[in-house]
Amino acid sequence: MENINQMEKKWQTYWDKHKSFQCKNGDKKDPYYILVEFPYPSGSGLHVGHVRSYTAQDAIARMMRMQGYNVLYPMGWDAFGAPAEQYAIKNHIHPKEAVERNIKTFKAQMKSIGFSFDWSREFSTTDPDYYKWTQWQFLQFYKHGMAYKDTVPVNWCPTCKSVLSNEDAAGGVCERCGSVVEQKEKSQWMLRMSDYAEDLLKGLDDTNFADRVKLGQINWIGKSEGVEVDVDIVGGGKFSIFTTCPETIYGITFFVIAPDGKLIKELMDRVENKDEVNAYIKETAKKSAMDRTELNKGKTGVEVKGIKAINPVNGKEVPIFLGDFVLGDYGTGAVMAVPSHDQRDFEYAKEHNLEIIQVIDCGDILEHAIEKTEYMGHGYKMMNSEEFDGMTVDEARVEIANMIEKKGFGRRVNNYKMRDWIFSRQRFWGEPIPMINCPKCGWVPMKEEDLPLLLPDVAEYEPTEDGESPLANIKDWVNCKCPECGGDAKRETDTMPNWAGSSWYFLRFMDPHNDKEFASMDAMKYWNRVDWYNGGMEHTARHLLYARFWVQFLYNIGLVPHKEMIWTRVSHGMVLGSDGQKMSKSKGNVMNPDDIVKEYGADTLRTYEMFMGDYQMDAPWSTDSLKGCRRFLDKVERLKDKVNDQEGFSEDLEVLQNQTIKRVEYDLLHMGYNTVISSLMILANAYDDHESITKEDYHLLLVLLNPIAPHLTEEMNEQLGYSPICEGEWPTYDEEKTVESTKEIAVQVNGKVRGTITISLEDDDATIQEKALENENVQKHMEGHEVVKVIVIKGKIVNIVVK
RNA sequence: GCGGGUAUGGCGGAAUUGGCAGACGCGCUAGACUUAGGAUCUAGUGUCCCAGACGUGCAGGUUCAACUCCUGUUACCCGCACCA
Repeated sequence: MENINQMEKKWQTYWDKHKSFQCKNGDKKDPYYILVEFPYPSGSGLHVGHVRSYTAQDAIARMMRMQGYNVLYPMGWDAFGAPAEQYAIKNHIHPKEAVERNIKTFKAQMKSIGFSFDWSREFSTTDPDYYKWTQWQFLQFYKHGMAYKDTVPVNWCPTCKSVLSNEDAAGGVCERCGSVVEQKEKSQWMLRMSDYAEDLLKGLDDTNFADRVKLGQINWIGKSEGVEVDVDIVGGGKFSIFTTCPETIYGITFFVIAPDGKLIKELMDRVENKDEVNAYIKETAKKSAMDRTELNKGKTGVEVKGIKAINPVNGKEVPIFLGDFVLGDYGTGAVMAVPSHDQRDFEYAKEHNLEIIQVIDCGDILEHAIEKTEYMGHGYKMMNSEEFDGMTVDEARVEIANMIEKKGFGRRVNNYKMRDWIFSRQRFWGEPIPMINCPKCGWVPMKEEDLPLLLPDVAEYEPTEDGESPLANIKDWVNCKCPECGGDAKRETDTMPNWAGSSWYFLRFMDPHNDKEFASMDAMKYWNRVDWYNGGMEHTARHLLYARFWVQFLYNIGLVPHKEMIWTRVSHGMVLGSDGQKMSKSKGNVMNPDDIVKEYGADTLRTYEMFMGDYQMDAPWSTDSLKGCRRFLDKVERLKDKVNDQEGFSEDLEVLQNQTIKRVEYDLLHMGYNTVISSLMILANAYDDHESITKEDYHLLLVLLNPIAPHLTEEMNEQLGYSPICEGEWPTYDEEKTVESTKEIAVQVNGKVRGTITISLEDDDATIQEKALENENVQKHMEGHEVVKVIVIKGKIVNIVVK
């Protein structure tokens, strides 16, 4: 393989030296922006999964350049994050050293695979020149009232003395040490993303995202329409509940409020059974991280004694309970309970022996009422609901909501599952949040001209005992002057989440070296949007939502040209291990792209990963299939020996060649990479069956294969005496020449194939029918039957229906 | 539980969107050339009671014709999970 490696290196050097893939802003050619998710440069190096999507987008980029587009295909690094920090703590170095080293490895790997990235636009989210703008944008959020501080519970590991992300606290147990995770209150920066819920939904109409991607966004936003109702408390005070089923309001027999909500704290003075209530609150706090894994065992809860609430529609006094199935941070943190028509309320009522009043008449006994009315039953009639009795459920739904609004104790509202974005992380290796806490002035934003706020250059930063960011220990850095009054003040020591830097990196690629703005409006208007964004399915929900939110905000304050800056988003399937399992070190099924490149060459790796299966689905690794791709490339190379000295194309290959051009072009743009390769194999096999082929024939195959296997094709192309393919043009096809003048089609009798006939383009239906009826075997099967009908589908099939 | 996806030979997967199911590749079998083959070439390769019949998770339906459309159902994968 040594000569293959050398040959590939030769072309990689050529592309570097000639800056073959650099694009210019403002170029007269049509701009086209192709984007892949920039990787987190981990210590374990590039994954074969990266290779799959990078090659796919690379193929499109290479083809479109040849088609005359000004293609932007950039690469950078999403390099903030916990692993680099952990590594650095352990080895007493600054994480930026680890990051620099990893980036170097990744970049060398990418170059060895021949991706046509425009490296002149490379940056890392950890570059001060970049995160300066991330900080600047945070200040815009703050200045527009979109960033605020709030106290929220965080996952806290008492052993590691560290705040954990939901992922690290999965199953209620600390991923590192296995201790049970607790909940701890912490003051955090928040972004008002929930304000954008409706816009984020509507914005989807202005995108070309794949349907499954759109659905992911919609589900994550989780809109539900309902009614918020104010409920008075006996003896003064009130609270609100949210319901999506206002029609069942007469069936309320109790209310349930969240143990972790604010309401119970306010009511505490009046609670008779304080000890019991407090105990339950405590229990819930411990449980809340664990409840995911704990099966839904019954409905726990306690009555809040001494306090009754009044059903606003009929004045009925009902008890209030505490229940951990009610979440403090969704809706109003309190629900009305209608056990007759809601499964969960029903279970709760049974558990605690509570009254059940049926309000929808489904003509059945109570036990079945829930099943029948919970998700359907629009046509059933109302009962026990005063003047609404006899209305259908659908009518009552509207009428009761109207009545609630008219009487003024409630209003129609939309609720969203999507919450505000918790923007603080108690970590060192992230963008410092550029806020200063002054004892006199409160929270004060840093002056924009003082950005970037750099991370301190120290090698020791153990986390603090109480879970503050490691930055809190670095006194020189923390202590500063208030930008407003000039007095002593302290910096915010939390840093931004990983999602921050990746929420706008695609804008920076449009204008990566701008030191006046994060990107100029001119540059953004030139590139217009990201035309085609590819990434993993695991990022299509959150990363994409954060990025869209960020962009919509920038649009609203006039800083980007479109509310949606990403047009098409697609996602690819994972590359699994040869055992069909997700690749992981522990399973020992990890493939290293370097090994493949060394042994089989980059082109083989690229071809195989495009050929391995449906791009949008997971596909297991198979080294045997990989070898098959090497054989295909060897065959392409050997075809050079068949080149004769005739001019032009071989006549009898013309149709297949035109078909192949069409196919390759169409399939590349529709993510049919595996069929791109199979049609090129068919073409190569056809060449192979010929005694000899012309130079032009061969050249065509090389150009069509070039987007997938750029090295070998450039090499053979050069040997043929042509100038480099990457500087040439993409072939065009003639639609008329994609059709054979004669064609074999099947003839069926009663839907079963009984023979084939050869037809020519000019044959009309009658001629085709005649030919079909003449066929010997067809006649045999028609014997003794009467022909009822003959169906002729031109160019496809004939079906003779007999009786 | 909710939402999404998937199901086709021994394996990865094709099928112009209702028109010859299994393209292309892997694997396997036999043969050729070879000291040798993990190289290359040739032929074969869905199943079965093989002139025929049956075959796209399962059961129905629509149609001249169904992997494709409709109804029901099962299994697996992914995401969110007590969301009122």
